[in-house]
Amino acid sequence: MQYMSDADLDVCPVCGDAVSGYHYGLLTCESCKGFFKRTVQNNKSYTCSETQDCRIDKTQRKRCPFCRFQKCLRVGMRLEAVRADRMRGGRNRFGPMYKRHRALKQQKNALLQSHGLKVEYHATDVISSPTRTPLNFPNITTTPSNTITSDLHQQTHSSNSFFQNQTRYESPHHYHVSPLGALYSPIHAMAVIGDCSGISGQAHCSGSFSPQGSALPQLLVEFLHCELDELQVQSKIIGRLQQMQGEGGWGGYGETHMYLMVDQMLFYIVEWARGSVFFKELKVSDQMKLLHHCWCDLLALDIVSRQVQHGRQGSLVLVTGQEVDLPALVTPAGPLLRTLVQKGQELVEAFRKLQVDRNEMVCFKFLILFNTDVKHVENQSFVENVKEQVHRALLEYTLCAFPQFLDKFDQLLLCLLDLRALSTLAEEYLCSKDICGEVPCNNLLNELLHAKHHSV
DNA sequence: ATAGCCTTGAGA
DNA sequence: TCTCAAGGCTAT
Repeated sequence: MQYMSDADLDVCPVCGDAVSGYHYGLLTCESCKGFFKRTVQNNKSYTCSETQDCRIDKTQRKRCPFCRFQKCLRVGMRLEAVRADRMRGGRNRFGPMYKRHRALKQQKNALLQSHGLKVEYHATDVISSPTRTPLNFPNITTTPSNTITSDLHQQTHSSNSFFQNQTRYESPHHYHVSPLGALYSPIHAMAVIGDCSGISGQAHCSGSFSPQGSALPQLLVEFLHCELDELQVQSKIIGRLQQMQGEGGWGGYGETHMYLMVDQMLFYIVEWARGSVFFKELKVSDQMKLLHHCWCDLLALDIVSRQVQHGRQGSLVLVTGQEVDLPALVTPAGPLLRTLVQKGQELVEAFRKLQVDRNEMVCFKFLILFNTDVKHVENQSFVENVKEQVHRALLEYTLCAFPQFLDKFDQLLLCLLDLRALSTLAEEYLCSKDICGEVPCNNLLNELLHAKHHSV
């Protein structure tokens, strides 16, 4: 295989063995190529003696041809590339596709290197490959007691703490088998990406071919699975706010209402983090340190992304769906709030101009959460590792989904810096307010505001 | 049946 | 002429 230069580092998406070149639509190993050819040429039919979800790896690939063939199809091997006339040599119609995929890979690797990221086999191997375990999963011990408690939320959500009662995977091998099976799932990717208007020229939009690089990175699929249901969160927050207004007599839509709402938003931000892939593997103490550091960034991103998605010029869309007139909000406000609103509007515009999509927003959340600048985190290497994986997945996604927009990744990272600046401003604003005087002291907003200033 | 190596031949 | 992804061959 002297001619393999860019593929020799890859692993077969079916079994994890070394790739020998492009075969039937994508980079696979020699044995899966042969297996696929035999199966199609001889019109074989197999049956599975288990539950049709056998794990296929290098050592077990012979065990269940049924599941192996299913996996071949799932990762995108093309039946039509097996020639009915058995003609040898020459080229088929996939040739140009292979070439494009090669160029894309090269481009990706160059960009990865320029960003100081290691060039890996696949951006998504880390989750699915049975042959490698680049992620250092911490050994989870019994959950220590938390310090974040809130009577308000205890009552509301019948949990005595945000960080207790987490169910965790004890096995460090949990992620070796992806819940979705394949390294890439073009079908799933299509469903998530939706229409193809923003992905001009992409192979998987033509409906004819899906080389592995053009589907949604598996990591992103995992992230999307962690998302909370937006409408459900909205209705829960509306319900809780109505309940509190009834109880405490905080009527109207003044500042108090805003703080209560922010408090509720924070509750769901913490809930999202707690249930999220990677984060839930961390020790509670590390989870707290990370959240204490980034809650306001996440809050700012949540607000900004809502404006990008639903907002109109001159108004602020709240998590409850209500619209607030911005001039009415700003006119009586102090200079800090005015700046905050102005910077926020600028960021919303920047996001719109960049056409930041939902997938990229989700990556942002994980980049914010897994901040390597947070001090005294016990499992720092884990945080670094996750951050690098998110970077890689985001880069891969932007290159595949927006090939005409080569520096989108860089632009996105710059946006993230602006978001952090906005968040700092927002936190400053919140600190300047006597929130305790406005709302009951026992709230998450207060807790997080104080936690940051008492720690370090 | 599997999988590593060999041969073929259209297109760059 | 060279490349490299098809199909073919064969020991295990």
